[in-house]
This record gives sequence, C-alpha cells and structure tokens, in this order.
Amino acid sequence: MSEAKPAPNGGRGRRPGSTDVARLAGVSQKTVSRVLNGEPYVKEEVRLRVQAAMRELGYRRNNAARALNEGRNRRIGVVCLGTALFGPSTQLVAIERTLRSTGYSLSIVNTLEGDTGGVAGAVEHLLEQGVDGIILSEPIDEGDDQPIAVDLPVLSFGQFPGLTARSALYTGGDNTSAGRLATEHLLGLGHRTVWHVAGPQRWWAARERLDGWRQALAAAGAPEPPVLEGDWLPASGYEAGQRLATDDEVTAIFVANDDMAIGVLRALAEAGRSVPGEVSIVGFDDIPSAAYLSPPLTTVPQDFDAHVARGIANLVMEIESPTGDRSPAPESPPLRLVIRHSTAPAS
Amino acid sequence: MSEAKPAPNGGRGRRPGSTDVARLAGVSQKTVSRVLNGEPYVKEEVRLRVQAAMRELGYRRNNAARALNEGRNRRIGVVCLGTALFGPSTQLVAIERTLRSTGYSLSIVNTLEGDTGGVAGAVEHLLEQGVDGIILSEPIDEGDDQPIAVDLPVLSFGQFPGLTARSALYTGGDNTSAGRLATEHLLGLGHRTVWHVAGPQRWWAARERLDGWRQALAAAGAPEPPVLEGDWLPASGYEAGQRLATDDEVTAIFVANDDMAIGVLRALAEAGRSVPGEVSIVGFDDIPSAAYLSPPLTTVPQDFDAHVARGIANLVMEIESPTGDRSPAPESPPLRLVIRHSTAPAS
DNA sequence: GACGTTTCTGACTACGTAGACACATTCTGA
DNA sequence: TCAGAATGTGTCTACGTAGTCAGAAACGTC
Repeated sequence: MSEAKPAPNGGRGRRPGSTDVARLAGVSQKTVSRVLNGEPYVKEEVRLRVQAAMRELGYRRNNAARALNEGRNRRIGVVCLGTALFGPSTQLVAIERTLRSTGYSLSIVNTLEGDTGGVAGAVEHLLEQGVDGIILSEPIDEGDDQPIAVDLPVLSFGQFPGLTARSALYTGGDNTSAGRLATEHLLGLGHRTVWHVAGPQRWWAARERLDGWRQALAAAGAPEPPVLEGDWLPASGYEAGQRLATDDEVTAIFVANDDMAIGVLRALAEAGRSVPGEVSIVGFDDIPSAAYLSPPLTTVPQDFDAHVARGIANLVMEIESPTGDRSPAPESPPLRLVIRHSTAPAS
Repeated sequence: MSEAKPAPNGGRGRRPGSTDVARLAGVSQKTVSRVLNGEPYVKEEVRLRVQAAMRELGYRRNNAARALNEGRNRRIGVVCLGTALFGPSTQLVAIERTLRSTGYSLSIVNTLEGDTGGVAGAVEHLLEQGVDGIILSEPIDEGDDQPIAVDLPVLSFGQFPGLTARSALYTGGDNTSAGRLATEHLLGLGHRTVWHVAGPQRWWAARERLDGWRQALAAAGAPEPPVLEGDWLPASGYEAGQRLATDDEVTAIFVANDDMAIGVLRALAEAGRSVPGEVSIVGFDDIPSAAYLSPPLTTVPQDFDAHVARGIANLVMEIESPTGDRSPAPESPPLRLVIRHSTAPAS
C-alpha cells in the first residue's frame, strides 16, 4: 500500500491540539493551557503570540480530553417524554436557555413508550454519556417502574417516586394551587359545582391539578362529580366533552390543559350547548392559540422560566459544591388566571 | 487539615475504571476492554468473570476517555430555534428517536434572538462540545448572518445560504409541492383565486410554501393577491385575518400553518364572515387540535418521521465513511391533504 | 513429536488537557 | 546588596480507553 497509515480520526490530518499551538508560538503546551484558561502569570506578549497561533491553526479545545482530565463533563442530561406537547416543549426551551448561561451543555433523551425500562433506560443512557447531573422533565409514575438509583444530583419537575439520587432536588410550578385557583374562579361565578377533565394520572402535574380542584370543591362544600381522565390531547377532551354535554347538570368544567379544552369546546358546540352561556370552561397552560378560540379561553398560564431557573440554579450549585441538601421549599411565583370569554356567571 | 486530599472528581472515591475491574477479575485492563467491546478471542470463563466484576463494581465505561482515544464523540448536535412551535418540536422528537437507534447521543443548542452570532454562535458552541455532525433543524436566513464554515458533515432541513461544510446534506419535506397542493385544492373548489398568509420569510419552509402557492396560481392563471406575512403564531394570523375579512373578494385563504389559521378563523368569525360558507381556509401541519376547531380545519399534514429518518441516515453514513457526496435528491414521501370542514365550493 | 495454526492474554502506548511541582527571572524593601 | 516575595515558564504526570504487537497456550496434522 502506498497510502499513509490512516489517522485515528476521520482521515483529515489530525485536528490541532494545544501542543501544535505551543510549537507554533514557541512556548510549552502548559503555557497554551494557561492562556486558554485565562490564568494569571502569563506575559502579555506571550499571551498575544499564543492567541495568534490559536487563530492561525483554528485551534479548538478538545473537550473529551478536558473531561477526562477533570473527571467531569460539564454536561447535564434531560429526560423528556418524547412528545411535542406545549408544556414539555416550552419547558425544554427554558431549560436550554438557562443551562447555556451556566456553561453546561445539554443532552436530551426521550423515554419512548415501549422503550425498555422507560425512565430507567433513559437515565442509564445519560449516565453512559457521563453527564454531571440529570433533569427529569416530566416525571411520570408508570406504576411498574423499577426504582432508579443514581449517584448524581437529580432535578425533578415534580416528585418522582422510586428515585434515589446523590441529592434529589425538586422544583415545579404549584399545580395544586393553580388547580384550586381555576376551580375557585368557576365556583365564584356561582356554579353549584365544577366538573374536571383531568390529565393522565401517571403525570405528577395532572395529579396535582386534580388535587387542587378537589381541595377547592371541598372548601366550598361543593359536591365532587366523577373525574374524566384524558391524555392531554384534544381528541380525549372531545370524548370527555361528549359525555359531559349530555348532562344538563354540567355548567362548569375545569380542563387540565388547553388542548383538551379545545376538544371539550368542540364537543359542546356540536351538542348545541353554548359556552359560556350554558357551560363555563377554564383551561390550563395558556397556549398561544387560547386567546383565538371560539370563545377565547379562560386559562391558567404557567411560568416555566421562573421555576426552571430556580431548579437549575440549585442543580448546578449541587453539582459544583455538593451539600446533599434538599432544595429549599420552592417559593412559588405568583399565580395568575387569564380571564377571557369561556367563563360566565351561572344563570 | 485532617481530611484526605480531595479527589479530582466530586469527592466520592473515584468511579471504577476498567483497571479496577481488571484487578478484581484477575486479568489485564486490555482484556476488560475486549469483553466490553465484545471482541472475539476471550475465553468464555474469563468473559463471565470480567462481567461479574463489572457488575460488582457498578462499572460504566468512561466516554470521555473513549472519545479522546478514538478521536470522535459519537455525538450529534442540533441547532434549534428556541421555540415551542409544533413543527420544530415534533421534528426534534423525531430526531431524538431516530438518532438513538444509531448509537449517537444528542446535544441541543438554541439560537435565541439577541444571541451573539445566532446560528454561527450555536454552531460554535456545538463544535466546542466536539460533536461529529450537526443538524440545522429550522434553517433561517437572517440576511445579516455571517457565513458559516464547518469541517463536519451538516444536515440541514432546508437550504441554508452561507453554509460551507465538509459535506452539506439536505433533506426536508417538500414544502413547495405541499403549498401547491393546498392552493390547488382551493382553486379546484371554484375559487377565483387564493389569498396567502405566509410564515416569516426568513424561514426556508415559509418561502417554499409561498412558492408552491405562487406556482399553483400561475398554473391556473389566477391573479396573485398581495401576501400577508405572519410569524407562525395565532396573533399574527388574527391580524392578517382582520385585514382579509374586510375584503369581500376574499373567498379562499391558504395559511402557512395551523396556528395562524386559528387566528384567521377567529378574525373572520368576529367579522361575521362564515367559514366555509363565505370563506374557505386551508392550514398547514395538522396539529392535534386542527380536527376540533370551529370549523374543523382542512390542512396539510407533515411527515416528519420520514424525512428525519432519511436525513439522519445520510448524516450518519457521511460521518462514518465520508464521501463528500451530496445526498441524493430526496424522494418526497407522498403528500396528503386532510379535508375537513373549513373548505367548501365557491358560491 | 515437531511444526504450523488458531486461540487467548498481557505489556506498552497514544490520545489532549491541566494539576503539581521545580525553577528562573524580576521586583520590593531594609 | 541581599533576602524574600511576586511573577513567569517549563517538565512531568494522570486521567481511562483501545490499538499494536509480542508472545503464550491449545489445537490439529503428518
């Protein structure tokens, strides 16, 4: 063979390392490292020479080597659920934005249905990548989950049963209070009671919203109608709406997210029951289209940025100086209700 | 100080490495490596002993070391736009699913508005992480972008001007044909012409859909009304709808995504113009709630899985055996139109 | 039983970075 | 002028994995 022995990398002559920069600048590799990390005790003239050499070679620090040397990757893994739902998607964007400002990189893994091990499998995948911390984006409780033990800080947006971690942090919007708020709004309009189209009860957020609804009813002494459970999607809201539409007793419904509320609205419209004339509806999330539905939807907006920022701040702190402390009780951001035209006083 | 010198890692006595496994199993580190990689020429009995030792120590391969040794990270970076829009979110989920089956890990970076350098900055961030390939999820053309040069394979879902890469791959749904399809449907119903509420023209997908609309009009000899440009969100659709509602000539509208179509529907409803009685509307995306709007929306669904799968297959192939070839002309998956109740024959 | 395979195992090494430490040079103050 | 600090630079090394190569052990064949 006349060809040179193949380089271990792609084939293009090896990417330059700090050694190459050092040679070009006429200094030692260690000095290059110093310049790279902005350490003191480098003569200004040398610093400039090294920086010029870096630019000339198109040098870029090798993160694998750095990670190996330091024993950490500056990387955080997020376990998502593999859906394009508004809440999870918005939260992921917030996570990325927040994380980037901390200097950590972001790996994501989805737990797909039918996936071996579900969350456990996803976590394992992240551990193999060598992440320094893990975020459980939408903790769900399948019931058949095997317990998960991780020797890393874990941030969970909702409580996750069966999780043992080096330190388990918890943050999240206060779904319970939000559910209570939505229900109280409807009760305050004079409705005898409020029906509830819940999210899938495997989801922590769905359970909390239901709890809030239940609390509000109990506090008002209102009877608690049977719960209808959907899957967050409009189709399931539509089905629930069809059933509720047949019952004249139903005058107020709290739907656990806006997408399902769209389905409920449609079912009521088809059944000829006017909103808010005969039935009042409150949604949850305040998706961008909520204001443009027929009628515009009264709903509870979520402040993802706030609780994501708090959670990640805690997580990063825990990674960099492990205390093993639980995160402080999350002070919830102020709750709001956006009142539009899908709710009206009981007739 | 009486405490032991701090270990370079978090503090817990160092994570076990292949050397520790080797010691426990009474073999050399290299043999552990062989077992780990399923290489032949390891006596069955030894293999079992090593595997037992791995389990006992909770051994997990150190990926940083592996990456350093191999000169590649088995990692692909995705540049997203930092929105929770349906299309991008759905596509990201599809990317994760597909990528995982190839053995690559996924890093994501958003290009936030106001971010230094936009796409260029995001790409730089990924390069620093040492990714082996890059995906531009929603290529947009800001006009003021500095050109981007990368010595890596890059997969772009839409053409990205100013990109120079080791090999630039391109895949994407055929937005042009889809736009034509939507427009032809409306023309076929007897409408004299079709108005268009376009997406932001910085987006490749938005430009393509507009092109398709234009082509269909031209082919039918229909006059081309002025284009209204939105930002994908319902609010912008609402504004466009308000303007269109005042013009009795408007009997058919192709809206570049379903979210904006929701806004258009709302504006028409408020103006007392019935859909589809007076005005027909076609959306794009087929979001889950499209079937539950009032009226249920006729729309063009996108097949993300198909083009993501094709694109990533090409990208991975290009990473593992670089040919520098352009990807073959993408054979588009069959286009569909979901006809619901927002379109009707012209009166 | 001598030879050649095939199977199996280990020693040594590179990968790129940054920490520990040694040493040289310059500066400061008495 | 000299001790001692402050400043600047280089050498050596560890980090954990897997490639290269050397060689040992087991097997078959005439």
